Amino acid sequence: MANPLIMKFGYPVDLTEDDHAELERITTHARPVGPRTDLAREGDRPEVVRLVMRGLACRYQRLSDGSRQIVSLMLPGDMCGLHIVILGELDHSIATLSACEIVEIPRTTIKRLTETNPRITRALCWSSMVDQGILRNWLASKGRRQADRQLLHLLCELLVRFEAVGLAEGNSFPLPITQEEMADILGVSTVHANRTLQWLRAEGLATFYGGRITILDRKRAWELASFDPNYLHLKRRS
Amino acid sequence: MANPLIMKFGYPVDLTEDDHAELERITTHARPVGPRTDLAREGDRPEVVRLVMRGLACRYQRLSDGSRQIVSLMLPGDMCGLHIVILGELDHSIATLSACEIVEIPRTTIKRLTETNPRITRALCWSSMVDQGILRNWLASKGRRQADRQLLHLLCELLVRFEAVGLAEGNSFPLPITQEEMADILGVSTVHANRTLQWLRAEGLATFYGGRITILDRKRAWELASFDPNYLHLKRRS
DNA sequence: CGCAGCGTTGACAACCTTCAAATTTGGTGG
DNA sequence: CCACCAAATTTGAAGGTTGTCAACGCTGCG
Repeated sequence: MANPLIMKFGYPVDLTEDDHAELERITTHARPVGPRTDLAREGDRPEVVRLVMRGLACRYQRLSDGSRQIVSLMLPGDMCGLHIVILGELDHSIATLSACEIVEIPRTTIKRLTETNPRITRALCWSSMVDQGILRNWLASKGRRQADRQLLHLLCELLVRFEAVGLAEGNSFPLPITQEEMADILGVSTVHANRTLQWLRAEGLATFYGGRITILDRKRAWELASFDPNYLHLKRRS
Repeated sequence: MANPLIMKFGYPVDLTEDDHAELERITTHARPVGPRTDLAREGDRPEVVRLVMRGLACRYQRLSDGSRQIVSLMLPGDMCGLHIVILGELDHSIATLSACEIVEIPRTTIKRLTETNPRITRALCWSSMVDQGILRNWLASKGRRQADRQLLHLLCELLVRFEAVGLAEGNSFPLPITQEEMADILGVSTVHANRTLQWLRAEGLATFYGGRITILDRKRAWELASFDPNYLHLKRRS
């Protein structure tokens, strides 16, 4: 089975055989974690970087009124918390959505890598910058699109990101979440998330069934969402 | 006059005298740039990191319908584009809002710093992570707060950030932007931005006059906005 | 069977946008 | 100093989008 981290890091850098071996070694001891389980909470001072190898996880913030906003989705190959190396308290929480397999990388390992392996260091940096780009894009989407286009844009993004780690099948990818969680991603109410999903179906753009998204009309979806994958920076270096 | 970059980098690390001299040297040749001027556009492949020494700048994204979302504000001491070192094309634009003084740091300088000075490297990394935290916070704010609380939260954040670089005066700080630009930050219409600002005034929370924000009732503002400055990571290391 | 979680629906209210127009502000030239 | 103009702010009214509340149905599971 392909290693999502190695696939992902192949985009920004040309990994050597040794790099492959190194990354393979780091990712061997994945720990299973049940669905909807907090991996770290706001205020924690975690000592490890967490890497998703299987399943879907997220970062979220809870506001004082109890509402929740999911601020990023972590697919296989995504990691959270390079910032753990730098900062003190976590300013958001991290949780699984589906059942996951998680690797916990001690900060010492990260330290060693950054001191000895420039290619992997570069990939780590790249990954953090891509996360930042996604965040900017979500913010712009939330700020300037209505919920239906925002949802469509999100699905376009996820299809591309799943493809990048070899986990898309045709125009479909796994998204084992409830509509309530979808609402927390979009920053809308559960009721409105439901109606927005119905619009997707009615328009024949995509379906959400059995924890899977299938994009039915990719071309029209891209157009309607004015989706431009540039911000994912997945072009291999020429 | 205090150097905002040195003030800012003093938070995450204990800079040595040599570090001060190094940063001072880097920031001497600031270039004046007029207000509302693009420094870089989406799709560019910039070769420099830009640092704001005076004035206010921003990053923004323009959507296909022409609407604009400002996705971050750059105060003195803030820089844009560490990701320039890593990635190819810029996925957003960068522009001044007010008249600014900008330092352009060649990538070779950044490269040298990261290879030779671990404290400054750490500060650069920290700065990037804080930016990411702010982005997450803006997203959560946009997703889960109504416009009035979102505005209030933004002003609380800016007051703290201006204080951190020694540019706040009491409970006020410069914000030389139009209401249209404010609307692009909040992701609302100009009309609604105006009405939201009026609410601020009517509630006696803050004023926006002559390009300056004054927070009149800081305690109540923090409470109403449920503001927690933790995500700015400005606590000095103990 | 009964329960709990999830998805769906309708009605209504709140929030926000749009459009158009009026008013104020700030800068420029006479 | 004043007239003038452009830009920015403010206002009202109408309509679209989204939230809230409450109810109902479906599904899977003990």
